[in-house]
Amino acid sequence: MPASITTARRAREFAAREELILREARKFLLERGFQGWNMDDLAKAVEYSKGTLYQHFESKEDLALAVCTGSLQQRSDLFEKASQFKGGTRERIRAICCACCEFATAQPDYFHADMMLKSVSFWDKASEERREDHRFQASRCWRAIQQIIIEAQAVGDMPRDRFKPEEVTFALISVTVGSHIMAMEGDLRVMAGISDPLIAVRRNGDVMCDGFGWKPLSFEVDSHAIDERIVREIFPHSTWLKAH
Amino acid sequence: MPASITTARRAREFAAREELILREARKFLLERGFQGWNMDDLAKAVEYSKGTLYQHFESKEDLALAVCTGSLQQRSDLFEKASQFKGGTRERIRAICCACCEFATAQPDYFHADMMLKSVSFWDKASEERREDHRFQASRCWRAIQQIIIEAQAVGDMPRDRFKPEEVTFALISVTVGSHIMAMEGDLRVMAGISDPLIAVRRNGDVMCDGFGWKPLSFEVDSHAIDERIVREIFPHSTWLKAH
DNA sequence: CTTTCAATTTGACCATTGGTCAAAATTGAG
DNA sequence: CTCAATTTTGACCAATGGTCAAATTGAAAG
Repeated sequence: MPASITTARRAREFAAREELILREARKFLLERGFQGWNMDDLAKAVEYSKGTLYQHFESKEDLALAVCTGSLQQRSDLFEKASQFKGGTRERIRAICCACCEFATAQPDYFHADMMLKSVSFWDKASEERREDHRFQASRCWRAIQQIIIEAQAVGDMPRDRFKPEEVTFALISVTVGSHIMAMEGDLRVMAGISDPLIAVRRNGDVMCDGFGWKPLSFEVDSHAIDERIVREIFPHSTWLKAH
Repeated sequence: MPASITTARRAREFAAREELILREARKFLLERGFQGWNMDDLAKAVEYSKGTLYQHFESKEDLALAVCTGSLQQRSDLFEKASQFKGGTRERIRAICCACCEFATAQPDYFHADMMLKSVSFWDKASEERREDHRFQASRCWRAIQQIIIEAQAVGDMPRDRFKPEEVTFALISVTVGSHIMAMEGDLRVMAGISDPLIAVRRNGDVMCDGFGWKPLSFEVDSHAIDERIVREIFPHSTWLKAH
């Protein structure tokens, strides 16, 4: 009897259902925050019982982590695409900043959700497998950036005597994430007089790179023209780059 | 009859009890995260009934926000103290970075808690009064930094043609907070080869200031010597500044 | 077609916990 | 001491994350 055929179909169905659950959970999580929905609502939304949800995810936290990891994977994909941009090292790191903007447009509330993961009690309640997935996706983002920095130092675009590549990578990730979080906050945006948060994110990235002495410095080039080329070549469907 | 005397005493007792509750709640929140404790535990810990807790705070979220605002107030105090440091503008902004380190040492898990506040469903559940308190304390931090930047541009330490003061302030807050959050994360710290997170925070702040062309640039001075003077003069009891 | 049996799905049920409120306890003036 | 006003209490409620015995499904065998 073709038990293996049945098994294969089952596996497919199982995976499809997991996708469905993740899709609905993502909506809930991003729209309402972790506390703003419950597993009964979700079960109703996907038209399966609660028990079935728990066959896929061992806790609500586990599910939320899986949702976040899905988003992070999308982010990593964009980063890797951006790191392939044809141009100087400084243009490629700018492409990474543009990837951030592209991602922020697609998933504007990702960072709120991601910050929640850092709570002491949260991470513990997810399965080790899902935590490992998340770490892996995070490391992809890290490597996409690190790679460009190593090259920048190798070709002499950035001084190599003062900073190790990983210190630069750490700084760029910090400023990018920090800018996103801060730009999300209404009050701060008002105080900072920020009309377009994504411009502020790219500007902060630029200033940081300037601080590392990464040539050509931001005021020596036409950043907007570079953005236009990046968007044209790798994010053709993007909507976030405003006219000059 | 001296009703007013009784009233005054009552008010004092009420305030003292609120302090007690906040103190215990702070321990719980920072050690275990928002989900890691419940109101019954807290009631037991402060030796009052749950009902009494709810006379002070309208929800668990309201209480958690009050705890965070208390920490933020301490942060603002340190910032304002640092901004008074006698020295050039660049030294004073360095003093602010040292204030960050001082604060991070005293309340290492503050940012985890603060990030939680940004959840959609969280902020809504706190009272308007407490939200206003939080906004006020946040604005004190903002002003302490902004003030130094305005002066830096006025005295010519920083070019004034490329950036508005509030853009610089926003960038510095972003990089500081971002660095803290990232440095807290174990995996990232390993990848970045960071042994002392607080050094990384100060370094990132320095690089950002360099990027803004803020004179004297970080590699033109002896940062460690400056840190030592800052610590000696305004944080004499600090423990975080390692020997060179 | 019917029976059988393993695998899957279900939702009633449980334990925990944030929040409420009527009753009990305390306070202080007369 | 009495009595009314205020404060404190903890039993109780509703919501919800999580479980598991029972029901359902579906494929293979007869």
